Amino acid sequence: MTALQPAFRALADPTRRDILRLLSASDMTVGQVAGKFQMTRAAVKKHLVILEEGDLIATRRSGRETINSLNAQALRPVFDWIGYFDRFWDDRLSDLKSTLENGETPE
Amino acid sequence: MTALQPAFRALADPTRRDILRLLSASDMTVGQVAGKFQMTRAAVKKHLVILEEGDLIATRRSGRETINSLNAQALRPVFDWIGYFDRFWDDRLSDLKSTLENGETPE
DNA sequence: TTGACATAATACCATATGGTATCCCATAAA
DNA sequence: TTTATGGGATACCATATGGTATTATGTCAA
Repeated sequence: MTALQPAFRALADPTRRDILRLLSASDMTVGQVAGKFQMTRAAVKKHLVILEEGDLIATRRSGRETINSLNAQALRPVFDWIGYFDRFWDDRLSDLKSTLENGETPE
Repeated sequence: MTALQPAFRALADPTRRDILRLLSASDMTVGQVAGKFQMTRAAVKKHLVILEEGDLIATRRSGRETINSLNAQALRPVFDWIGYFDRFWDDRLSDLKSTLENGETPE
């Protein structure tokens, strides 16, 4: 069972979504991430913990630094959950997606 | 500017996500939705208000009933926001999506 | 070894959140 | 015209959330 809740929870805060965008460009230490925001490093750290709980980022220690990296894979279940509703906002991508999910071949 | 925040906020609660699923099957009155959960009608009503603030549902009055209906269109910006990261979890759908977004033709 | 520094951990605070209970209003039905 | 019923509004409560300040810890460098 993919635990959707921690991921959805993590995505609910705009600062955390911004952090994910940052990390999509490059891995960053806690200090580097904190440098991008006005709030204290402690506050940013809390956000990083919540992102980690949602499995949206991974951390590794390098000496006295902690490097945060994006784990985009964990966004997949969220993407799919929302994708369930794509049948209600029909467009070409949606049609293609359904086709692929049914194992059919696009014309 | 598409206000993502109210939608992301609305999606952060599991009860609200369940409500969206329910409404994807059929429109429902407040009482009908409340009948699907253990909590009080007032609690469900609060969730419906938050979903409305996220523009994820629409309501219309019919006599003394209020009918709630899904507005899946509002999920589109959320889907797209997450879709930005699809380049990091490569699979065939992802590749196709990129191709389409670039206006190219799938092979 | 000692000092500086990147983090982590903790305590604390104000506000948001998810829930209940209660009361009120409008409308359908007797 | 009552009465019951679907729904909205309000007050209240416990806990979660997003933030600060402060203290402690491990590691790099002089």
